[in-house]
Amino acid sequence: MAPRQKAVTAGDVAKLAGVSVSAVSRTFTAGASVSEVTRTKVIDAARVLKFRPSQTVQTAYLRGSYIIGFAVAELDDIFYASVAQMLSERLAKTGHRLLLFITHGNTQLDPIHSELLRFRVDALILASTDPSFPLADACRDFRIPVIMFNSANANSETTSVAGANFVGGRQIAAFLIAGGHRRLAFLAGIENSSMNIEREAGFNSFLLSHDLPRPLRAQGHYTFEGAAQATRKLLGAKERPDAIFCVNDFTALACMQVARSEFGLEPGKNISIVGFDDTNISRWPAFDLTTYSQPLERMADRAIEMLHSMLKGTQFKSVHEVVPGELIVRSSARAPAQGIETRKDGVRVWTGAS
Amino acid sequence: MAPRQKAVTAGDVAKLAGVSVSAVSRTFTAGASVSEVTRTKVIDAARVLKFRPSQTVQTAYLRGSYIIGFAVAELDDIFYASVAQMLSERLAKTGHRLLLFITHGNTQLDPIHSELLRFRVDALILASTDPSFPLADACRDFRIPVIMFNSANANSETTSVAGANFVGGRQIAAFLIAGGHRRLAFLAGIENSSMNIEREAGFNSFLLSHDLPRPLRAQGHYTFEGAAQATRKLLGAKERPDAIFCVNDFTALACMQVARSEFGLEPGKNISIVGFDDTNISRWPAFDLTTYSQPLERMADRAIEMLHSMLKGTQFKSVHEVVPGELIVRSSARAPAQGIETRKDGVRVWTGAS
DNA sequence: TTGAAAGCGCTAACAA
DNA sequence: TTGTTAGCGCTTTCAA
Repeated sequence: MAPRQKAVTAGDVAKLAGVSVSAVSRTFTAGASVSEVTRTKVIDAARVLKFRPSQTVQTAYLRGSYIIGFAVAELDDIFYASVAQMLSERLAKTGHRLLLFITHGNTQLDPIHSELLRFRVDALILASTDPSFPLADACRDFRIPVIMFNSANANSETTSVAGANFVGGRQIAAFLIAGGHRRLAFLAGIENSSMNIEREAGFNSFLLSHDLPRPLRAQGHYTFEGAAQATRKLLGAKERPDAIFCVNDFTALACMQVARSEFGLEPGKNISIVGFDDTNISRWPAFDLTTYSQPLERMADRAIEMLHSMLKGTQFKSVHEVVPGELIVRSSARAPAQGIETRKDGVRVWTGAS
Repeated sequence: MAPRQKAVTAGDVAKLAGVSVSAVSRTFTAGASVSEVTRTKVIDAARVLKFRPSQTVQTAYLRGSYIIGFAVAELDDIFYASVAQMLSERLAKTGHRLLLFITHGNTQLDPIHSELLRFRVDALILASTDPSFPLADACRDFRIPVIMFNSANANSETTSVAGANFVGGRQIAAFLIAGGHRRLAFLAGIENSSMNIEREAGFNSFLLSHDLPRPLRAQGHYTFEGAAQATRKLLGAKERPDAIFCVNDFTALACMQVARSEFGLEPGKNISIVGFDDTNISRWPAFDLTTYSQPLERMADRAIEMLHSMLKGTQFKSVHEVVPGELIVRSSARAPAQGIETRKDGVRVWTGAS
């Protein structure tokens, strides 16, 4: 398509430096043997011509493309935007770059999948709210390393890094019960997303094991309007719940606002709302959301470590890594009298039961 | 580095299909002459082996890498996350993909620049709050098409697409004055970012041309804490301003919250706060921010069109395109009695003066 | 329409 | 340490 401009080649540099192409190649290859004299000549010539060996051509030589596919449903979601940013920064240190694939909920693997092949990505990081297992499996068939970020399938062979969804859900239930709430509700995201499944399962499991009734329930699809509708349904019920656990922070923020503006409720006073993620916005004074944290930094670090060992071929067994979080106590939910610790940076954490 | 898995090659497919490698290549080349019989054989074999020609190798054949560099300071910023998402979706239609570069304010061109060369990006989209002209210029030296998104330098040869920063700033001043405000303030971002410069210039130009005094001023650096500090400075001044124009929505949201939680002010009642961008969050009930819109969709469309014509080599002259927005009236600022139109989707727009 | 052969920009194995 | 040579996976002449 594009009548590409003639790029500067190693040959051009070699000519200018008065050496062979191999000499140029070696200069740009770490640990290759070149004399200082040659190296300097090459570097100088390269500087003049502004030459840099082409990664894309190098790819043909089985050294990897240094391109990591990053698939997300929506980047609009601040949580995933942060994930992209963190992963990108960390990967940059080893010369890897993220190639963006917005799946937009379309988990039809084929188009994206063939793109991944076309670009010869070294690996794929799947950070999607929806259960995109087909894509993950297809990639594994191709021996393209895959890491699922923030979603997992325990039955799958695909390696994953996720927050403590089940444990967090349990902890939130314990927190609300300890806070004296009895009419609980769960505001769901997408039913079959692993995130939703695990968090809800944890929440319900606590209630079940304490002989408490199942919570009320409504579904919000991870969108603002969806969450708002679900909130109306919950708060409009005959038996209005006195505490709502929202599947994630974004959902919780929508929930809080509807509770305030349409039901005249004040979170933390006459209704308790708890989220999951601890995104930046949750800390804003307007919300001050009580939430279970997902330690993004640590999750990103672990994902990168695993990625590298997969790229090196060191690691083959699939791992399902769970990075623990904490219940961050703020003002959007009535807090139990006991079990709150204050950390150095002023963060309050509830370590009551589990 | 990575002991890459043996990828399926055109040769493998050729063997299985019982044809030559050329036949395989032609099958995957649009407009090449292949018989239906051959084509079917190849397609079938390719399907079995799940083959897709390598984009990276094709790059060596001067057809473009189909990789577009996308450089942002922070993806954490919801505005830029949306930009990334829109551009990515639109570019996907022509088989292009975004390769992510987080500059993090580091506008040291060198490392990023050599990466752009290394990956042989077909073009670069620079969507940075800071003035990263050196990078843009360096790319142009290399004949890598560059588009600056949401920042521009009128003196530069680099093509840009931006919102109506100057006009918007003027319009906001007019709006506040028409609303009866007299003690205006401007909450700045980063001084030398083109966004800040133009919006502030527009704002001041209206005041100047109407013989009104210069506004109070504080600087917030585009961060929440920075904006919060600046707000404290403004609202703590002896002559407290009765209206604040914030350089962008993010800054305005921080400003609103500090005004409420620390000064007991209610935006729209005893203080007026106006932003710029019309991001999703600004529409949230908790904020309902009056703001000048940046029509992201149209900006993205224009950027893509320009990109394609640059890629085709059709367009060489640099263009500085300004996509007009509108003053969206919500409740965070006292509105003038006149000049408000209501659009079909319930959006209120002020079309008073300009 | 087809396959053989040359070549894209680069790296790696080989002698020198 | 060097240049020569072969070859990576693919596209594109060029004859047939």
